Amino acid sequence: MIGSIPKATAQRISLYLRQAEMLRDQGQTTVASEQLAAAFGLTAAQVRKDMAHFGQFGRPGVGYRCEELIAQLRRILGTDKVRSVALVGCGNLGRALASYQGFEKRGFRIVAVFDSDLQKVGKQFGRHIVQDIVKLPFVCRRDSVHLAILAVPASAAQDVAEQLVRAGIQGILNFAPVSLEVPAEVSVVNVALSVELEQLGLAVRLKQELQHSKPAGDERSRGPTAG
Amino acid sequence: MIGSIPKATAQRISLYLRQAEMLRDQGQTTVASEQLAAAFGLTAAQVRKDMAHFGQFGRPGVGYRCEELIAQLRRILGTDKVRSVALVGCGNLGRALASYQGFEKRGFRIVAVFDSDLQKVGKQFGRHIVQDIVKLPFVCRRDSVHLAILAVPASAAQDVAEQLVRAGIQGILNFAPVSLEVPAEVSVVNVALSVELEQLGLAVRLKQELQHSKPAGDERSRGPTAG
DNA sequence: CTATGTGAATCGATTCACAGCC
DNA sequence: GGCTGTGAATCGATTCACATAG
Repeated sequence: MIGSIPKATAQRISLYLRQAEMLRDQGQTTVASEQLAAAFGLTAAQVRKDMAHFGQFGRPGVGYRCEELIAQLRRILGTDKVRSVALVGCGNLGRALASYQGFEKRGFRIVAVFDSDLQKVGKQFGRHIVQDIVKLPFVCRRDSVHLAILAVPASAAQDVAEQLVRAGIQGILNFAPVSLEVPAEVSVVNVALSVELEQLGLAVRLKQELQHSKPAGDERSRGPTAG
Repeated sequence: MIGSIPKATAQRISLYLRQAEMLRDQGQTTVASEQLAAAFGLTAAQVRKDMAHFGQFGRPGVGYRCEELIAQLRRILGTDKVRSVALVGCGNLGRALASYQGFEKRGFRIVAVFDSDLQKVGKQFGRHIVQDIVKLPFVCRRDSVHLAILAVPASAAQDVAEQLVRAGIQGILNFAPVSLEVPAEVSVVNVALSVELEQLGLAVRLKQELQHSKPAGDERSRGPTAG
């Protein structure tokens, strides 16, 4: 059912949702495929194909109703209900993530913060008190936590990931620059900050190489210009 | 020349580099396609195709020489020389990014930190002193800064991005959850933290849907299990 | 007349299978 | 024997073009 959504489409759902919410907040009640496409450097046809996978709720001559679209996309992402998340690792990055407002706004709630460093356990951390990581299984079961954010040093990442798995976590958002080895039934999404920066550097180089041949126009573009 | 590298391949270069460096540090002198593939959930054939784009320096019966591979990948990414980066925005996230060691390790050096909030200007910030954002054009030109990390609130992002463009920045790593509108000659890579979390949630849902049908084995996997 | 939904065509990326080299 | 490099085949995603609905 939602499993039939192509991978490429799935990766765009979040973008459509964000844009639809933005337009709704600006007072629009409907949005055309053309308009969604422009925001991310896609084509209108591509957007319509994607939408068709979610069921057909576009009105020819009008577009998609923002509210309907938002509700539908949230249902697919599973963020129509608030989901609990555990944060592991209280370094600089962990601190920033713990206080990041964006997660709450989009249906995720950090319900507990852990660290394996006993020096940090018991300390206040935003609105949380840092807990010993051995409490993880108990808390995850008690509070139905299925997702975890892993913000520990690379050297500790694999070990902590295994503790997360044993605690029953089903998905790990991994900020450590290592590839985690986990059982097949656990999902991992890697956010490698320096990889993103490398991709940016490469995109800049490629663009310059291109513009050596064809002299540039002056158009404005939007969306990831780096692929 | 490097422009002929397919998009999909380009996105894997950083991963190969990371893995090659890790294996080298563990004492390996060569690495086989099979081994690189396993680390990220790819196939060996795919890795070999990718490598072929970088020029043929694999040895049949042996594999790829780690040092050679690392040097080549760094050259393509442009991180064989250290590149200067400006950081704009000194909130929680900016603070974490400023002190993030991973950037330095991979050839990027944050040479200046800016904020538009005059309360913050002049304050110490890691090893940097926060500068007024109006100094940006001067500093970028003086220090040949072509890349910037944008870690300001969503409401300020577009405005600051335009200042970056006017200052001569060619690439923006954007942490604000908005799609920036920039001239075509400027590259943008978006890192949307809540989008990543949404993708993780979706991946978990999809995996469960699958496992309702086919009962699971006990294999271990690596690499992004979320596409 | 405007904008969706969709088959058909195109494009690109992955997988297969094997010849050639160490 | 082991592993690369690569054409051929397959698979998936994007683009095109148009019939259809409001």
